[in-house]
Amino acid sequence: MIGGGPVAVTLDQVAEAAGVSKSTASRVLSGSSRVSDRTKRAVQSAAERLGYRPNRIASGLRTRRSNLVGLVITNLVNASFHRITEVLQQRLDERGYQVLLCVTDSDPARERRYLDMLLDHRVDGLIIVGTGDNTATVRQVSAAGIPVVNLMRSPDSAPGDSVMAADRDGAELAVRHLLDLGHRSVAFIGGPAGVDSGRDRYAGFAAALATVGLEPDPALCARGPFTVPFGAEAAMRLMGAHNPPTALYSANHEATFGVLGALVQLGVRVPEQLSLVCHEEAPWFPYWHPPITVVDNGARDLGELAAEQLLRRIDSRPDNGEPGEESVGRLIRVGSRLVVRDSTAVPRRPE
Amino acid sequence: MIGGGPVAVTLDQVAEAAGVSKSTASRVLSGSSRVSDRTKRAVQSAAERLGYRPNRIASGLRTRRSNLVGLVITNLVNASFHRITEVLQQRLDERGYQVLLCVTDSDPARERRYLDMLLDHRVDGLIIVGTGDNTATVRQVSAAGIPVVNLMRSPDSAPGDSVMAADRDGAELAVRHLLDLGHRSVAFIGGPAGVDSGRDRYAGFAAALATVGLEPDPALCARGPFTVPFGAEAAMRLMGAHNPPTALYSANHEATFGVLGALVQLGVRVPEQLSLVCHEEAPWFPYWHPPITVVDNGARDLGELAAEQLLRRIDSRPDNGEPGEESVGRLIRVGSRLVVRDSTAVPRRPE
DNA sequence: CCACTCTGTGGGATCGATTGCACAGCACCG
DNA sequence: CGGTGCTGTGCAATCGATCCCACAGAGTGG
Repeated sequence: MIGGGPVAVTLDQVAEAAGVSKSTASRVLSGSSRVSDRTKRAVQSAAERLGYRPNRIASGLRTRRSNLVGLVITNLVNASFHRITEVLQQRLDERGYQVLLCVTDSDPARERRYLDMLLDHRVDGLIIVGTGDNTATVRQVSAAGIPVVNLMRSPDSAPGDSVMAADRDGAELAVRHLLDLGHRSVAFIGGPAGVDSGRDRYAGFAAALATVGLEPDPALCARGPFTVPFGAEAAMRLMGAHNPPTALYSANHEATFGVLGALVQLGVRVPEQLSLVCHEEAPWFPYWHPPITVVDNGARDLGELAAEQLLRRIDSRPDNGEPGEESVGRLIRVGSRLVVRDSTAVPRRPE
Repeated sequence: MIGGGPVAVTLDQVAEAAGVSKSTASRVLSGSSRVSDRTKRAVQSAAERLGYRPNRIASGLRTRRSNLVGLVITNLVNASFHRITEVLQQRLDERGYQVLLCVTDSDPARERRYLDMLLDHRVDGLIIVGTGDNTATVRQVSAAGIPVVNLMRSPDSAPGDSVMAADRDGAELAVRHLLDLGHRSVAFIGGPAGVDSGRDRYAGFAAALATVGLEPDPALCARGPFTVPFGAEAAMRLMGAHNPPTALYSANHEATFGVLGALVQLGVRVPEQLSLVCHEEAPWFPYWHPPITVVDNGARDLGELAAEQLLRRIDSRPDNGEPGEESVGRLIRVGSRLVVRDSTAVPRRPE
């Protein structure tokens, strides 16, 4: 038999072809130890010639490292999440780790099953955008010595480190911008208070108002689900009122789509009749008419920093079987940035 | 030592706790063979009590199955791709397979590295949206006995099965719709001819025109990259011309964003001045003003069928090390569907 | 009562790598 | 010249499961 069928080439075969022992072949191919140049070349050429590919499963069994990282995420649709996922995957890959993707759809039962499964696969790390309903299981993962990084979730509610956007600051920045332009009638469309980001963005909104001695006007605040129709309805209602606001802060990515549709439908001119700021960037906002002022919550950086932090923890993990420090979870905040475009302007003088 | 530190419980320990041999414990926990009820219960309760989690790495080494499937994809941003990825992951998970996510960003070198890596991890299957530059490597994967399913890529250009959208038919459907409404000046904005989907959608566009004795008018056709700015520019140019079209077919998801922005900017009223059809659905199209007529290319089904086809191949794979049939790649077309909303109407009578 | 089948269980090889330990050979030093 | 240290290599144990084979004991038929 000559040609290489489905049966893979093993280290033994390489070693034999190179006329050395398995140990030596291993040493050459996984780097590490002292080997003479002549042997090194012999093994490398044999490996090359036979088309040898190391079996990571076997290697993983021995070294107790899978080179796999679990990514448990609620969805991929939200603009931030797919951006974060891409960046994460790339950064981890650069350091030799691969991503096991698990989409929970915010279902705690699915999330739980995934966590167990990842444990079975002996992942070297876990990055999770959690539902919040499985802290016990996550703690179990953490207790098994697997570093955990939470994304967009406070470390109070879960074991491990956290990487979060500065939601409150970002919202405050956006609303301050509107106030600085001279607006005093600022509306809010955002998510429910039950979610970290929903709560924080509202808090930022309120905080900004407070700096000029205002309070949120319930008639100008719409809080509801992260959906397009909700955004559309809310915008219709707010703008159709007797005394519509001169500015609008839309806190939620999905809802923003609805808002924009509604504004087109109502024929509201932006920024002449309404100044608009949206939280979270989208690829087409810069090209919209008018280009839209946004709060960039740093999705790229979120991914970047989460990967970095996880790798740090993996590297500093004790090789022995120590119970593992149970060190306090670290919270990393990613700064938000206001990107001023043309959808915001000074309010039209009341005639 | 009592508490279970990071050191995982092994099958040996479960067996000992249950007072049986490792073999028996294995039989109980992986189902299969005849075991007495009493023993079964003993083992199960021991496993439960000790919090035993099977080590898939060890199991994979022995059984030569990793329960991992590689997903190599150009990006996650495109609406179709993240939808496809979600569905794929879910379907594969239901059958016990996990997804190793690899985003290539259309870089052949990255793609190649990923393919090698997936080979090292001994994935049980591969689903790939390929760049087209690594057919040799993909063939190698296939030759290693790993089933391959191509997504959105013709099976001519790559080994393995293919699942594709009916791009040509979908485009034809859309343009026929415009023609049926009475339009005769139909513009085309789409991707370059070098990409399967770009070529096919253009072909569908031309085919529809041919049914009423027309040919594509070069002055009404814009072909370029899959970008927002390109769509915006193209729409500006087309609609700013002396004799603008009465209908527009936008073949590409990214470009469509640009088109919509441009139309708002120009103040073009849809559908009064321009009927608009877009290829590929987006979550907010139904809520836009007006709701947008689209060709739904069946992204969900693409994911669904790709997963299904891969699982079929995995199941029917010979357990022995046979070179593996080299069976002809099968092509599965997913039907496209026209969703008529309010962005298309009969053309305004020329005054 | 013997041969035979069938059920349930254990022993131990095996998957393919990594790695601790031993050791041969050589150089160097006092 | 004997001891010491260093380099390069091989042997064999090991990771944690699966599964082939052997075998004990119960049941069955002639």
